[in-house]
Amino acid sequence: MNEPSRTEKKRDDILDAALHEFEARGFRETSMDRIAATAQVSKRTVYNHFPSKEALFDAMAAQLIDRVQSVTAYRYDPNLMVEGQLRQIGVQVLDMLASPCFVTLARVTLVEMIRSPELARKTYDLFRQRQSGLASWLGEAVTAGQLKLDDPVWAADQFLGLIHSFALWPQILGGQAVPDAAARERILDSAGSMFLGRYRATSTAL
Amino acid sequence: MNEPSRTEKKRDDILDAALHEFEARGFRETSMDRIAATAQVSKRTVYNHFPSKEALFDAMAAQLIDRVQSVTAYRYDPNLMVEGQLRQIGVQVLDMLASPCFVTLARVTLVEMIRSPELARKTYDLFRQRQSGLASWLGEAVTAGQLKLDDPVWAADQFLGLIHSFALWPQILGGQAVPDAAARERILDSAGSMFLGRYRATSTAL
DNA sequence: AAAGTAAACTACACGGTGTAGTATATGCCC
DNA sequence: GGGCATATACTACACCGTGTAGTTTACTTT
Repeated sequence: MNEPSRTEKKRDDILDAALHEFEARGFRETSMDRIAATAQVSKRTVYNHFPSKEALFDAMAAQLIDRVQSVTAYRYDPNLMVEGQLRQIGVQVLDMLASPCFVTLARVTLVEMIRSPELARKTYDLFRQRQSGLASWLGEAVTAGQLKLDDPVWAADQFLGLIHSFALWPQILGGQAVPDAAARERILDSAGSMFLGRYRATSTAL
Repeated sequence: MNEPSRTEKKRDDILDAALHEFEARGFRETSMDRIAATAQVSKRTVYNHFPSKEALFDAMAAQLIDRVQSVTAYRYDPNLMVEGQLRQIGVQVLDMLASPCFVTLARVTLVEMIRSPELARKTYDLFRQRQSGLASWLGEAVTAGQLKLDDPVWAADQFLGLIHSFALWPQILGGQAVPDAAARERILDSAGSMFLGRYRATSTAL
């Protein structure tokens, strides 16, 4: 469509540079001079676009959150097997956890937890959305008689916990690589079978 | 034994003040002047004990890690029920996660992840120790014919994940309170039943 | 196409502030 | 008295944010 003006390009360059610098060094350790240099832009231009370091950081974080946003509402489909649907949800979770934007956001957020509690809250909300979407799916599956459990929110946390143990914290804390296809299969299989082994409605129960 | 000399007491005061300041503000936002003031000690005294801010931070972190260290080796006892033993392990995990030292260490570590990857690694090691202790217990239980699973390390991560979902990340990221007795019961019950539902050796299998 | 114009950009200097770490002069306790 | 403590002042430096003079770019007008 309308190709980006020079000004918009500079703005994007600045945001991009800020992203890398903040991720690599954290807020306080990153200087505006350095961001300007990385973006190949004069410091004055940075300040023409963003009134302060704070504002730049916030704009960068908002952009990241925006990119990470994705569908978190799942509809229960009575015509499909519960295993397949749950697995599909797991796939979406893994996709989000594996996206570079998400990993970067998680790093930046964790590190600035103290300085910017509001940002920490927003990122945490991304998790909660996912969790409550899953919880309502679980509720529908219970209503449909496919699952047997009392507390969908609790169960959702359990399922996600079984995934995060392998596909979130090792990457964030341990610096491990995002799981490859084989690892993803294994994560999905093990989480699914454990979860359904506990909560699948049996013909005998009820 | 020998009661602490005045010098040692000052040293402890400084470490204690550093702990609180670093936890509340992070490394860069904390000034040596402020630490000295909080410890009710002159700045020169701080520098007499610790050659630099870095050294003070490291000493503080080392002290924290030291305090958090605890038993992570579990022996399988053939005379006891597997449920009870697993639950006992869960209790120890929850105790560690609930200790103020641990929560502080986790916060400080996350916040300084970038600046001090070495600390991140050490803290992560605390988890790995716990995990491998549990893994070897699981291996023994498998040998004893009480559990049926292929990969004890993987299963240990699953069990711990089922606990961390409720008793670690909500406290660190969401600012929630450490679980009370009732919540602990529920966490242990739900983790235990899900885990054993999947991995308990049945008479039919094998 | 040439000239004009407004907005954005650059380069650079500078004020102000925060703070790590040092130096000095003085006091207090074993 | 000697080692440790305090208080305070000082140095050195990094860095945020601003001001400004001059240049580039894009677009309009003639």
